Amino acid sequence: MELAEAKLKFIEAWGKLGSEWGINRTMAQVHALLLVSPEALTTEEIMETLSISRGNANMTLRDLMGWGLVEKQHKAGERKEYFFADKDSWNIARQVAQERKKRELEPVIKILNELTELKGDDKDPAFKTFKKSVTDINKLAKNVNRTLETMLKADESWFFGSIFKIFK
Amino acid sequence: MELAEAKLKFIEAWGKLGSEWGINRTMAQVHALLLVSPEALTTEEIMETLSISRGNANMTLRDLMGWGLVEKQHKAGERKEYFFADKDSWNIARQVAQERKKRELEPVIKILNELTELKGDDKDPAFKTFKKSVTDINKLAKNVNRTLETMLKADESWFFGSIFKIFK
DNA sequence: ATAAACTTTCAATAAATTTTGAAAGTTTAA
DNA sequence: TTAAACTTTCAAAATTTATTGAAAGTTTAT
Repeated sequence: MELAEAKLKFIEAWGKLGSEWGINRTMAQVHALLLVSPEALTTEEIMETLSISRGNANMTLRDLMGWGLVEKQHKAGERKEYFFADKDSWNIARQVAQERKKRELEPVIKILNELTELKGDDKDPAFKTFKKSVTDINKLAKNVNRTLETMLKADESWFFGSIFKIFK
Repeated sequence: MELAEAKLKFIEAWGKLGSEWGINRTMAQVHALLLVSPEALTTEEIMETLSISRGNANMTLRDLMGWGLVEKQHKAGERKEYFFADKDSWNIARQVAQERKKRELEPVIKILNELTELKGDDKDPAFKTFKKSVTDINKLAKNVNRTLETMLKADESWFFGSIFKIFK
């Protein structure tokens, strides 16, 4: 296999994984492209490599910056903006976990907290079932939230090292 | 707030969370409905409550059974099929983790393994960057995989208990 | 001030995904 | 058998989401 072919496979695989997990395919592909690029790339280069429009490239890059996965770079004497991705996969994981926790998990926990407080007749099976499901899922969601919070603070070796110590 | 209203909120929140994580909204909603129902429900009841078509209800229920989240129940003397959801949220989380690991994570790990083996010129920055990103992400993916595997075997109290011991 | 170089916006369009519903299929009872 | 009760299928339609590209906006150099 050639490097060029391997890069394409990587971009494709990353794009697919992204779309399966609710991250837009193009966004994951642009990220993958920047991950395997030693140099920062211009919007132009990204557009051409992935055959996407200027508008799409621009918006996707802004999103990626919003997720903290990609940064702008300015080269001295040039007007063009260059983009590069953090290559440390542990940082990537933390960044993604942090954003999704904030954007998706926390709003749900807020609703679950409200729903947990609903008062009703404990003899009513409908109420009891509702209460149990909501309370249980709320607990689970909070545990997940705590785990993510810890992950955000931890560094990789400590995190995985510690986890696997208890599983040895 | 009324129980009925609370149920709707729960179904809505669960549906939104699902769609943000690549699980079809209707599937998450049907699951939510079954979670808060003390009795098993018929396709008919699900269709009416969520205002979805027969075909959609049928396919969604099959999917949910495929994920191991919902089961059929037959009532003596009745032709109709009833459906109910496992109410134990830890089981739900394990089930979902197991399926997504198998369906989405494992195929990517397979590709990453292949790409890791690519030989090339270590002096070529393009090759070096590719190698580093792919190898690192591969390691991370494998760690995630191992963590999920452990989760699948563990029971809730042991899992979260152990995790938080090391974070105390 | 003007123009060139570059970036951003967003309405229109295209693509992907989800849903429908009627027809076909299956099972059970008589 | 036959028919009623129920489930499944899937092509077409609807909906949602992503993408385009040209126009508007911005910045820099002269």
